[in-house]
Amino acid sequence: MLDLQLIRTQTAYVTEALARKGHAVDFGPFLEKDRLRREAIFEVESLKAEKNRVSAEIPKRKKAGQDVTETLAAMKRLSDGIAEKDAAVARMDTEQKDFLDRLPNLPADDVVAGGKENNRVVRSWGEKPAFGFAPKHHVDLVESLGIIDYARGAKLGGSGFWIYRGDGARIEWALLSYFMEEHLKDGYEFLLPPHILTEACGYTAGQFPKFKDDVFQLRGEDAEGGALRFILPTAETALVNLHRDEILDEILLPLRYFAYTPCYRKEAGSYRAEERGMVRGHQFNKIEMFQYTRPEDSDAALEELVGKAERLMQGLGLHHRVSKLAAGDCSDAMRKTYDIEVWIPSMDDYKEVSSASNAGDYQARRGSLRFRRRETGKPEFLHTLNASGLATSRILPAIVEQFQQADGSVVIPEVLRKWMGGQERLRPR
RNA sequence: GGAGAGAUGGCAGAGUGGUCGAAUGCGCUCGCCUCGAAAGCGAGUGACCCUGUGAGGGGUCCAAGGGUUCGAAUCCCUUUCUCUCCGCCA
Repeated sequence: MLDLQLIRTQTAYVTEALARKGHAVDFGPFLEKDRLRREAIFEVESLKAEKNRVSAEIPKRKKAGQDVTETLAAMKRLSDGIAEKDAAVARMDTEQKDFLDRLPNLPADDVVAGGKENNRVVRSWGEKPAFGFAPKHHVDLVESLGIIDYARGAKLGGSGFWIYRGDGARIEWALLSYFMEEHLKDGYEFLLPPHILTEACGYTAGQFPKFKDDVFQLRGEDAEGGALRFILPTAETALVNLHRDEILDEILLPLRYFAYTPCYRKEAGSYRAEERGMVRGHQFNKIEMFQYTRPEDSDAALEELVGKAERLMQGLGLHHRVSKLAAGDCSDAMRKTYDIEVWIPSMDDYKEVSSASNAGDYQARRGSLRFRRRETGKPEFLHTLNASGLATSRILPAIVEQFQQADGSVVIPEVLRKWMGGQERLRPR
């Protein structure tokens, strides 16, 4: 949700910023409707003021023994008029909200216009491994190692699902344990939220109404009262709603959280042959970091989050790079996003393992997430930030591919070994 | 799943048709007092919207939505959530 006041007073700036994100918006008709709306509010509120005045008179005059029949009739007419105008205002409000709901966030001033093609690599860590042999695809590796069962995964869940088995399940869990431990060291609070969320959660996150069809929805008996519920596509959707409709004390800020959840996504129509394997599934594990900050602290917080995600990758020793996304490639709710991408040799490409974003006050406005500034005593909107730290589904393929040996074995990253019973390698069966 | 009770301001808790955004207590803020603190005393203390340069003025909000009424925290309906009891269960 954008600030209506900003749209009114800095229309040109907002228009330019949205254009960078690829949205051509003409606010002319909107602002005219907004003017009419405010006129209508003024009218109906004047009538209500009149009603309240007379309403307070009635009991006094009754007590004084005066006849109020005439007044009651006049009040009836006044009330009918108010009801009519109220309905008109409500219609205008709804129309305005629908329009505002669909506007994406404004990109930060240092975020360049355009789509994916304008993303810029800001740093790179490590190097592409040089194999002295023909490297294998991770699908072949994990099958020969016996750590992922694709066929039976599809049997159970359909296409896009797999099963981690044995050391595969163990290394997956080791990754999560490693991430968890690092976040705890940094003082982040660990949360395990519900995986089924109400529609309001999707709205606050900025994912609804636009992306309702991209999540697995529960309807009918599973959804209380017939209302929509859905299985979360990322823990961000849960974490951003933690403080919905709250006014936090400024001294609590910043609030730093992390959560583990599987993420469930339809990924309809996104299957591509080159993404065979575990690079894109309907379910994957992820640890998500989240921060609630004061507006003036969110830029630094974003750098902190990216830095944390990078350190996790460095700990694993995986070659990766960090890209700053162009405006059009950021999610609707975000004003600035960095992606961390890991090198997948078989794809000859880098694939996202973490996305760190600053939503500014966009989500905060939608969910009424506020804090009370001590200096002024007034509530203000918080800034929200989220970053994967990390998603595992592309890390396991990266590990087996980047660390594969000529004999088909895979060297386990040092940091994971304590959760792997001290094993140094995964060997083909 | 069945039966019942409930949802009021930061918290506790009054209020069953009009003068109630809402008693009272606690908390918090400021002042007095004090070397300082506590106690005591006094004053203040919600959010949102419209309007206004400002001071201010007006409106809305007592879980949510709808209804009755000139008028609803209060009466009626629906939904959600919480608690108690029974049943079932990982």
